[in-house]
Amino acid sequence: MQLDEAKSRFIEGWGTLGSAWGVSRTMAQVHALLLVSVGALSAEDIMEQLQISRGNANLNVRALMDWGLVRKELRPGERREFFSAEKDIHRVATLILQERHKRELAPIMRVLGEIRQVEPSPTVSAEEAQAFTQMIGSIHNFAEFADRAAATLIKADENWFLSTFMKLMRPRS
Amino acid sequence: MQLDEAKSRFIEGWGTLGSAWGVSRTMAQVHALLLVSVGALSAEDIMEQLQISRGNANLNVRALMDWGLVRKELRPGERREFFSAEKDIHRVATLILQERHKRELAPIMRVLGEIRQVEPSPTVSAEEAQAFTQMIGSIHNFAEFADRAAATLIKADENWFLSTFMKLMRPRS
DNA sequence: TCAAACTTTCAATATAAATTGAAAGTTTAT
DNA sequence: ATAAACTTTCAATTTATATTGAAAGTTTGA
Repeated sequence: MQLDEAKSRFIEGWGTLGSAWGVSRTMAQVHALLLVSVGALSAEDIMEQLQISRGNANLNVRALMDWGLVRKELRPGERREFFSAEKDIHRVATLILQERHKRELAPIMRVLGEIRQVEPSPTVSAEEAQAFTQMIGSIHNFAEFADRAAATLIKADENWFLSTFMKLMRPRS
Repeated sequence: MQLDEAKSRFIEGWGTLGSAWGVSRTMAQVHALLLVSVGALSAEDIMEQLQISRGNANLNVRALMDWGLVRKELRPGERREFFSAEKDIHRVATLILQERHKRELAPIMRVLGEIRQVEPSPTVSAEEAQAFTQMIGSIHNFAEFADRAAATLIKADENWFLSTFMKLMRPRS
């Protein structure tokens, strides 16, 4: 396969994946494009390669900067801005995790915390109230566990990757 | 807080969370409703409690059955069908993981595998081709790691939960 | 076999989300 | 101060997704 075709396929696949997980397809595609581009790209480049409008390109590039996944790069003597993606995949994973934690996990955790105790009431049996409390409690616990585990595991994979790399570099140490 | 209000808040929150992660809001709400309902509910019950149409209720209940998150329950002497949700939260997590693996992870992994080697070409420098290959490789590795880790961790939490529960049951063992 | 009680389907409709493009805003060099 | 080279904004539009509801289909009991 040619590099160009491979890149297109990656951009398409990453876009599809993104939209299945609640990230706009175009944002994921801009991210993918920058991930597989060697240097930094201008707004113009992005518009052309993904066939999107200027406004759309600008919007998505800014969203990616909000996530910390993309950086502006300024070149001396050039007026326009260039954009490049964070290439360290563990960093990428961490940033995505952080952002989703903040936007989606934190709000539901707050709700779970608030509804955890229900008042006794004459119209509701104790069993019913308790069944509810237990369900909410176990979701709360599980979410907390999963949230911590995710961050821990990215670190674990990072270390494993690093140590593997070190061994490759100094095979006789 | 009253039980009814707590339930509504959970349904709303779960729906919002779902839609942020690419699951239709209504499907998540039906799931939430069944999670916090003690017995099984009929289509009629679901329509009424969530204020949705018959067709919509039917569609989402069937989707949830496809995911394995909801079961049909038949009562002797009753013609209509009742629905109840899987209540074990680790089972729920496993089922969701399996389904998303199948629908979204598997396809992107296939793409990553296919584009992993690019042909040499006169128009592309060796460095450029290698940068691409490395990026795809590290995404592939990370995804594989994360996928395995997730399944392992659910089991780990399940065991931890179980052993804690056992200790509570037999505190002197 | 019929009719009542239900479930499923699907074309039409409504809702929500993404996209455009042109105008307004900003920065920089002269 | 002006104009050129950009970036940003946002109302209008398009596209994608979800929802409705009535009709068709199915099952069950008499």
